[in-house]
Amino acid sequence: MGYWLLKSEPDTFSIDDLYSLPNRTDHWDGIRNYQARNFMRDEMKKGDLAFFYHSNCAEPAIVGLVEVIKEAYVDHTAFDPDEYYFDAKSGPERPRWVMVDVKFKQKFRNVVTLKDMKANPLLSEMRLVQKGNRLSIMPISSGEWIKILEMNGESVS
DNA sequence: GCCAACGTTGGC
DNA sequence: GCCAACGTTGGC
Repeated sequence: MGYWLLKSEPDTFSIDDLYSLPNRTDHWDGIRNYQARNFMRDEMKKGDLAFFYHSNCAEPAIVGLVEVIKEAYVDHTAFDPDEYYFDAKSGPERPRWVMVDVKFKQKFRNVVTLKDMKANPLLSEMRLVQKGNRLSIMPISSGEWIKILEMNGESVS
């Protein structure tokens, strides 16, 4: 099983927004970066778990868990000129972008902040804590996954 | 195919 | 809001 980290700006789409949706499920749409897309398209599998990370906010942090419940399929929001993430180069005949479906699993009572992760030498290999990191979807090793859950101090069902 | 210009990300 | 880092674009 794979482990991932998904970034979202809470002003745009927070973990509470996901929780409030029907079935607590949403499309992870709007990814317009090739590396992030390739992770989704080629490696993300149904049943994989992902950290939900709040970026570009007062306290950047991992705030909860989600599960991948549908593997990559065409991101149709790229086709619609009215959509914020419209991409004129991605038409239905040549789709360029994909999305997956994720379902809310858990919201942490104690978030794991970027600051805490940066301070932990065991997480120094994580791309998230490295300078200039802009990747919005990244794989997490099983060791890092466990370590972060330990930092959070909650048992995970 | 190089690389300067530009736009975006995201921590602070 | 600032700005460094990075990815993408497009002229040549």
